[in-house]
Amino acid sequence: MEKITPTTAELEVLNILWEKEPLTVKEIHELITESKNVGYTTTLKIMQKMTAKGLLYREANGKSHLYYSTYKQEETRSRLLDRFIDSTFRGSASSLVMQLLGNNKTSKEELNEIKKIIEEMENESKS
Amino acid sequence: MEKITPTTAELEVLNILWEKEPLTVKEIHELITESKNVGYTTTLKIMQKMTAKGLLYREANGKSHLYYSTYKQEETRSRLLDRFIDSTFRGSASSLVMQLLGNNKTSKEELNEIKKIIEEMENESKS
DNA sequence: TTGCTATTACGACAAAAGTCGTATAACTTT
DNA sequence: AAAGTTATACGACTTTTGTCGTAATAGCAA
Repeated sequence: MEKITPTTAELEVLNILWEKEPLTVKEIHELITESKNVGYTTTLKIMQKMTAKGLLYREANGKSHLYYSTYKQEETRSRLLDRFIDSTFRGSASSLVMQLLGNNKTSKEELNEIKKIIEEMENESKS
Repeated sequence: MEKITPTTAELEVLNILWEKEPLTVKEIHELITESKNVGYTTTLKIMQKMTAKGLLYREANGKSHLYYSTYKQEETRSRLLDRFIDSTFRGSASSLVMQLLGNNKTSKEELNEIKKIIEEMENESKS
């Protein structure tokens, strides 16, 4: 069975792909270098490793390749979230939420957004 | 400035200490091996590195040492949560909550607990 | 005080993650 | 078809994390 536990650098690639796939290495590299300095071959290598692991797949496109993520955003995030809750909050999701809501780094906008989500869920479950 | 970004193995030690500190290496090692097989010197080494980094401090206690965590649970968890939201949810805390609430791996009990927390926060902010 | 045992100190190794230089190969363009 | 450009392939090196064996040490016991 697969692991689907991408590293930080791999996650950067995935987050970009989930939004705009398919993309070439060059395109991804350009997006990554908007926020971070790193060589082209570094991005390439990471993507090659990801492909070898099964995290990505690709198809030929002229002289280059178009890349796709193998696993859906939700699936991957769910798995990572689980692991994070286990390691950092000893398995307690409510501890995480408490931390999040009490954390003054979370913006008012985010807090309102979160409340809205909860309310919507409430309504759904009542209907 | 310090980093305070413990690794997974370091977090295991911290989670134990936050609950029961101060503890000796031996005591921590015993707790760790309840869920995982690892040599005594491994635990010791990790704690020595953590002390060198400033994550822990210790005081002599007979022939051994008593260890304490330098940073409070909340401070550390808050920092890790921020990093996690950045890398995995591109900075969107509400995305994380949405994932969490939609994630069928989160138990009913946890969900109710979370709702309660939110309601309490609502009430507080209104008063 | 001599020795035994528990604990620490130190160093080495392996695997994983990230970085990049250089070489090869594949299209273009002339 | 040759030259040039662009992408990929490959391998090497570094750092971080985790693992442990063995050596040294410190306190207790005899």
